Amino acid sequence: MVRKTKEEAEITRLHIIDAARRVFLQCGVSHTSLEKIAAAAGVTRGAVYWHFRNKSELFFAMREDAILPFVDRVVFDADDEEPLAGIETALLEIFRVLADEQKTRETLEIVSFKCEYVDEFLPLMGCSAGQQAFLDDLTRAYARAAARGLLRPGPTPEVLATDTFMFVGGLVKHWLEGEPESPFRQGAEDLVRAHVALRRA
Amino acid sequence: MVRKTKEEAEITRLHIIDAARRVFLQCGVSHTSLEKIAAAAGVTRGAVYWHFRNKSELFFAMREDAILPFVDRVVFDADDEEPLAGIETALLEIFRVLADEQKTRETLEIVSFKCEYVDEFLPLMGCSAGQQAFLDDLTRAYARAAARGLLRPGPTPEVLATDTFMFVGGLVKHWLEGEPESPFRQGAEDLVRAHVALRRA
DNA sequence: GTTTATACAAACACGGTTGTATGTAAATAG
DNA sequence: CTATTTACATACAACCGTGTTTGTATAAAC
Repeated sequence: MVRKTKEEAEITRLHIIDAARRVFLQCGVSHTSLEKIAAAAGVTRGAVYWHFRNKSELFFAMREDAILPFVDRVVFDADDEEPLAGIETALLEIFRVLADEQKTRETLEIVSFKCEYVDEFLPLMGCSAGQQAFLDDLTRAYARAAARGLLRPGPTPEVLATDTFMFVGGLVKHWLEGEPESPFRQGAEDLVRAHVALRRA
Repeated sequence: MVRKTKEEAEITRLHIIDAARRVFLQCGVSHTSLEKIAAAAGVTRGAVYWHFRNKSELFFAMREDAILPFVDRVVFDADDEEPLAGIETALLEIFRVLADEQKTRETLEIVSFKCEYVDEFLPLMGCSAGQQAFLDDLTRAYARAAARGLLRPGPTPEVLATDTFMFVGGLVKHWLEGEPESPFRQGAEDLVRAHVALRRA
């Protein structure tokens, strides 16, 4: 076996992560053996165990590889003139990423439907950190809109943000579980716009 | 071993289903062996294999045991005077059942977070049948409300129903993944009421 | 009252998966 | 240029978990 340079080794590592994502998506995390992943990556289990301590560590690496860039994408610009437009843009961006970026979509599919949250996976159920930050951003954006008098009277910014948070959670879930031609995928943008419009004064 | 009467055998079957639910919830479906379930039920694998062909069949039995009664619970009464109140009642009923009925809650937790949708489990991802019926019921209820002029002008009943559908999907998910003292659990009823109120004319 | 089917327990055979240990050629350090 | 570490491949040992088979006491059928 030819010993690889550091750069080649890093490429091998990424190939293993890519292969893991493909096999996880098809077989589910639990029913995926490291042998399957190695074969899909064109290496042996030796390579996998060299780069990762076990399947869990590989799973976490795969997850961070796609999820971390994702949360950075969805930003709420603090445009005080049009906070509602900012919310709309942020939400639309979520579904644009889902539609355009295969890696992110597949990873979300895996963490949503192809893995079991027990033992070491339990703490990342609901991705506590990221989700809470998202909800907080939403709340602040609605508060800015309320301060500008752009909202319908009635619900507080907190309640509006939570309602939107649930809406997004449900839509992402149904978006992911649907086929590409699913109505929830086709109509996601319109739904987002209607959702935000319902809050306008 | 003493041969059991039919009634005793049926009790054994239910004990196995109960044990399966407990172990599935703790270990995840994939990491649950039939030996674990048998031990938790106080029997051997022989009894499990007598009542069920394999783990999949046991899983489906457990699921139907709790999910079927659940969907029957959430009904939209066709009260044409107050269709929005009917929607609100139906939604509140969902979270009442989640809070009050352990078996249903645990089963939903399992199908949401403790199982992987691959192979034979793939078709029941999203429970296509039940979900679509729920969405249809919602749409009809909003259509009745629209006919009575009870809705804010703007979105169609279809869009409103889909928005509510996503809201419920997200809230159920976050409700389940939260601790008992989670704000999403405590505030679920208020969120439902605020959600419906946002649609009132 | 026999016979038969039932409701399991116990034993068996088998493959799959894991982690580790060992081998090794080439890259890198000195 | 030599020594050492790297980046794997290969081989090994151990353990589950599964499905099936066999055994058996008893309930139910006739």
